Amino acid sequence: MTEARQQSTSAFVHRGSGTTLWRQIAAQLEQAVRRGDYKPGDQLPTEKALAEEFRVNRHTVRQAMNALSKTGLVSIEQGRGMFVVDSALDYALGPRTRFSDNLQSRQKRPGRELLSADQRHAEADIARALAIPAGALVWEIRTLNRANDRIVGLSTHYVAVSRFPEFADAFRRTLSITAALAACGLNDYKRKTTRITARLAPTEDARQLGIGRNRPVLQTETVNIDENGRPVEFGRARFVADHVTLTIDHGS
Amino acid sequence: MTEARQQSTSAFVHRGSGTTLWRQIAAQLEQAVRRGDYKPGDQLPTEKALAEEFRVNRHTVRQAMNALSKTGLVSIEQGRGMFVVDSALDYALGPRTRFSDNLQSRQKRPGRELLSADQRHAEADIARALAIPAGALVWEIRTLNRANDRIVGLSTHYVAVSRFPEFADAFRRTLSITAALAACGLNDYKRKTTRITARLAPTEDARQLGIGRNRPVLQTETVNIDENGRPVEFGRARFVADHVTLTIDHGS
DNA sequence: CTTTATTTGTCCGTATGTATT
DNA sequence: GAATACATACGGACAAATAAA
Repeated sequence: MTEARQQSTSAFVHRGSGTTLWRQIAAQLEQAVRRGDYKPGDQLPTEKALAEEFRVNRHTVRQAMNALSKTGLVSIEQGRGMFVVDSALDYALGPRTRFSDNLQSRQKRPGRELLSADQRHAEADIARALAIPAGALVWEIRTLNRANDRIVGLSTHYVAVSRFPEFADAFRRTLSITAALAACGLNDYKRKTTRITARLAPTEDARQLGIGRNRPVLQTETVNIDENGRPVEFGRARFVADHVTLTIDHGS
Repeated sequence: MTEARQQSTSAFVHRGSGTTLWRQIAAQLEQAVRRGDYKPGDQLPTEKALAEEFRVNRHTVRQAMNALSKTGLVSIEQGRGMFVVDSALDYALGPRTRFSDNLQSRQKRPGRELLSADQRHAEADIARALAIPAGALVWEIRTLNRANDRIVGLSTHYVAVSRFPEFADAFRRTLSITAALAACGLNDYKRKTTRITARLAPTEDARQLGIGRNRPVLQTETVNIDENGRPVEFGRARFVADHVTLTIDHGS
């Protein structure tokens, strides 16, 4: 959106060159995107700005943009603007998928920032998921999760203090649920159930995720169990819906 | 509705705290519902009772309740009272789950309304999912889905015309994907993959779902395959996020 | 909550060049 | 060549959706 970037894309169209104006515009914008002048998720200049830049009518720009949106290169949202489509992060949901595995297998660099690690008294729903008495002490670990430096979600993990008294310290050192549980003597666990809902981002989440208050978030609630089937961890994650697709491979 | 339960919810609002009174009330009642103090179908205290409990004017309670009814958490019925709306529909995602099974196993009455059944040329993504050439003819079946008369979602199904020429007729008669495929000679199929995203309802979907344009929808894309692993059906469903929770049981 | 500004969507009309019949 | 249809390009006005104040 800087003028420098605008000028770097040779914003010239040639009338009577055999190619229609809107095709020339579409081709130049596509090139600009592929060259990286506009990165995934970036907002493109407005129709008005592009029309002035290319010295054409707004309708001509619209024709070019409609063509680009049909190929899936850009998305057009009324009232918001035009954006370079952002290939959403595929986040696999399976019995044995881990956060870091999920990203590394897709050549994304995972990043986890510890927001808080406190003891709390379990609410009814968390106690039920962990099969412990309501009000029992649990560790509440909140993290901010990134993929290639882009914020993709917030996670809150609950683990019973009585069973894993050193969990918070272990997580602080390792920043990994798997490693922290291992440090507490649990070598294997797997997902039992996952519940998925969507909602508009609560104000506090929106702030931390760096998104608008009226952008949707995908919320997952997972229960992890040990080899004896006993619940060991309850996790509630909120993903930026615009950046994440949950995928399930039903297998065999 | 017992007084004991009322008192267990800390019924305090703070004036001049930056948050409006009605938002505080709405938040506390929402928490009480999510915590299970009021269960689906329960009648909430009357406006008068809530106003006394929170020490605010009745109109302030009304504003809070109107907000909650807009989100679909409670329903307000003149002359009767205010009620917690039926629990969000749990929709199970598994290799062999069917729409009607899903609902009947939960004592919900499924309803399906055929919106359209046309032949179209497959877009790139649909063609890829069905493993057919782009542009090949497919049936596009669009339905509106209800549970106990409440609209829960919209579905769009795609099936190759070349392989199932009579599919649309069969679906018109049976209103069932399973039955229609059976009528075309396919006796068994199962889900291969599911992709889940969330977004704000597109205008047209919002109209048909009877929700606001800025309510979130959960979108699932599923590929169903036959016993030889060949894709037979591609489905894209949009659920009213406020009324539906997707659940996965990772099994064994 | 309402109001205001921004941005895209739709519709009206006009004109021009290029194929097709 | 004449008539027709179609795509392109421009200009303007208003509607609809969004976001911020």
